[in-house]
Amino acid sequence: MKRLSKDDIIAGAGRRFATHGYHGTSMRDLGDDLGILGSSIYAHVGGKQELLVAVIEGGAEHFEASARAALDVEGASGQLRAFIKGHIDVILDHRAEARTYLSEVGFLDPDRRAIVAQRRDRYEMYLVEILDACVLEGVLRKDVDVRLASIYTLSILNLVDRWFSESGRVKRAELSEDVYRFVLRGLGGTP
Amino acid sequence: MKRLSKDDIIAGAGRRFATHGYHGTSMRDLGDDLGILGSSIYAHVGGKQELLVAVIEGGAEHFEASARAALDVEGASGQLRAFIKGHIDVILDHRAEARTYLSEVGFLDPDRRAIVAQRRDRYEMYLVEILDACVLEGVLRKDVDVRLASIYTLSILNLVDRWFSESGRVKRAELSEDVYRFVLRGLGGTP
DNA sequence: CCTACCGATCGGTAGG
DNA sequence: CCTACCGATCGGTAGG
Repeated sequence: MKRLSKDDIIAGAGRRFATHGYHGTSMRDLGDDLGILGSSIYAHVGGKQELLVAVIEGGAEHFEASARAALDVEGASGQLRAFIKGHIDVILDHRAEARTYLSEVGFLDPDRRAIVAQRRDRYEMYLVEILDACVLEGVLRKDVDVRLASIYTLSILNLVDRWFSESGRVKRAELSEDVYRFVLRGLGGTP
Repeated sequence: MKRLSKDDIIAGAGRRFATHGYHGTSMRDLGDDLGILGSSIYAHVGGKQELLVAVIEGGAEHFEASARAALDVEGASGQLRAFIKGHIDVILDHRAEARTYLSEVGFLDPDRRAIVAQRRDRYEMYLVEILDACVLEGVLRKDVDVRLASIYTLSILNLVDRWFSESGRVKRAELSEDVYRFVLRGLGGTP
């Protein structure tokens, strides 16, 4: 039973927020999970909202790192494939952070929420750019509505953790490939 | 300022739950929205959890009615199209109920949550059957993983209210058509 | 549907 | 990180 670090507290908060929601989590709940008192959490962080901010910004960084890596891949269709695989990997490797990032943004204080919204828009723009490049390279139909396509793709990706099980019939790598094929075909490409 | 009906209370609860979440909503908040005291709500309903149940079951019924109507359409691809259009219409015509149904199920008491989960599975099975029929009629590729396909489709549909605006660039009917084409092509069909 | 409340729990603090 | 609290708010009730 060694002392907890600030990161331990944030990780614990992420798990609770992901399963019970921000407003469904009390500082005492959180303390119970961590084996300390609720009031002891204030030795590490300023308050509950600060924990939400830390969890969500951690989630945002994972997604952004993944998108940057995807842009380094050669060829537009390879980038699309890497973007999809990267997003799924982030969601499944950081389920709690990712779920909180995706579901609890609305409970951020208005200022912080606006900043996170901007970061999400920027992330979506990465995908839009990749799809644009796919159209340009002739991988996708010229009449594709790239904005809608990016929303469809992110919708599929963002809900993956709600149903996917690592021990299920479909393996993670197969899922990434299948989503890639589905999106590519959906936009008029041939894998 | 006439007296409120039970349905008024449930509708108000739906709106609050959809925007602030179940745990982010107090009975006093709800009363404020309705112009009465929080404690006055207990004249109409047994408690907060009962309101959540009512909103969510109302949402479930809308989706199920839409699915049944889709199954009445002639031809598998027509059914798929009707299912998609119907789902989008339910979401946009009953935003608060639908959003609560989709996001707050986890806060239902365990027994009720299990029942709702069953209803959701049944709804998904409607789509699986339609997709199976599409494969059988040769509208879709024979090697399609219909389970995954239904999940992808519902993922796109379930997040529509998060970004769609009635006053936006894309109109509702266009969206339904575009999603239909995207899904059909994604599964190897040609619209 | 309001008045007047209840015990429980909330986020958070002072001091160690 | 605990002890010992604080005022505020929570879901809910009795009685009208």
